[in-house]
Amino acid sequence: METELTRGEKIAETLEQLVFSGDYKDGDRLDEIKLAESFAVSRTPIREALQRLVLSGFAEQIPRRGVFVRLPGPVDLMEMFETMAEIEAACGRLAASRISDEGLALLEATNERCQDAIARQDLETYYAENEIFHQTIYRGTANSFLEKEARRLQNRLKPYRRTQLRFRGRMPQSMAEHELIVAALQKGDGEAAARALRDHVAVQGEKFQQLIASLNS
Amino acid sequence: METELTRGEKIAETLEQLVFSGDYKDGDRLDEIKLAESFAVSRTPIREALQRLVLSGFAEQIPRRGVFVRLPGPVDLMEMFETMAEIEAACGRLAASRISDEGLALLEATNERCQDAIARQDLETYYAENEIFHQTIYRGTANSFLEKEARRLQNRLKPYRRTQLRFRGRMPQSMAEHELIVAALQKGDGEAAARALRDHVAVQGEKFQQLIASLNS
DNA sequence: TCATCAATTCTTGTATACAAAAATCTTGAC
DNA sequence: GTCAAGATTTTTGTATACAAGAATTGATGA
Repeated sequence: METELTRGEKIAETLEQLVFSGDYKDGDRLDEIKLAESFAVSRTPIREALQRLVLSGFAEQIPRRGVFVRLPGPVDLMEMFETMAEIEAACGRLAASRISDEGLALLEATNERCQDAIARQDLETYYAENEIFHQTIYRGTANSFLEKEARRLQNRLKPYRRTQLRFRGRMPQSMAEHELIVAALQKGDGEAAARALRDHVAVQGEKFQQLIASLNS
Repeated sequence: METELTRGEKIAETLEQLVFSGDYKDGDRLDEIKLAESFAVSRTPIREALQRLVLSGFAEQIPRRGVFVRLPGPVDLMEMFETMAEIEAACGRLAASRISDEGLALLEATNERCQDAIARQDLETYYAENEIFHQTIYRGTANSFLEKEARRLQNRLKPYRRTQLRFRGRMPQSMAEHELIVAALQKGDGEAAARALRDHVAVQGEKFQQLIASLNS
């Protein structure tokens, strides 16, 4: 575990947060000099951070012009959620035959904490436990590469998943789906787990309008 | 289509090639100064290129120590191929109901050129057409995000796929599998396409030993 | 002979300087 | 008043300079 972070990495993380949290609009240029001033560093670590943003897909670089924030539009989001759904399905398929008893136990425990959080209207805890639930399935694939890819996408979609789960009635339904997923994994039924996870993550029906609506806020 | 490449990007590509082609061993340190000399540039664009390598997973950076090439071992490769198999399966599932007639025609044409290449023992063409075959399926998903992710992984695995296809009897079998995939796509049978693609890409049975063997060369 | 620790050298990370391309402003013609 | 072309300013991309941490070397003592 290398907790050591070089300054450029720290700046990159902070910048990601800034882009996430809507401090920038789509198309905004990320001015190296202004950023350098506001972070009180030279342009060098700023440029390093900008490169990271570009390579993670949060921004776009146009040579000799600068880097511009690139927020996903409705179509991009649909595509990303669809991809996430397929990757989660794949994780479920593999995890069904590989997840450990400890993993299954953790899933159940996490689900209980999710339920409690719903009862208490504790959104933050709910989000956190929900994330753990899915990460436990990624881990269950016993494929660290796939696990890392899944976490990468999960992280990328995090801000949008939050807005989705806010909608009325979504959380109890989501919990019911979790139960279905766990049941499939317990039975070792890969196809069922894949289907349950795909449906759980997919943006379909009403969720679509809600997602679009949340973009205009 | 921005064909404009900044020098750092060009150097990054070249460096990837060098790491690919076995000019470096696992764990080798990528010396900024030596690289700068050999490319006849300053350390700045070299450092930019090294960052790209790190973020693409070809190298690992240890703060204040340098960046070291990180070649995947047998386990990493198995995990990456398994992930690729699942992603290709997902592409097949989606493409089955979305691929255009042009896409299907392109698949058949590409397969024919593949066959011809086998007959002529023209490995280079075979590899190239094989790549196009898969990319056509990615495109067929009508999901540009998934398409990009698939191409990224395909690119990452390219050097290892080549060594695999060299083995005796592999090319004709691979072609038969291509036919199966096209048939499923034509029927619009998503599940069949997914299964066919998963089996086609997966490293199983004999292929496993061959892959391991090719690593020690 | 081996281990340890200080001095030195090397390497990375950051700041600054400079060159070239892009953007902006100014001026002039119509 | 508008447009175009040249001059000026900005901004990016690259080179160089410098500071601090890591590696290495060598001297000293057991």
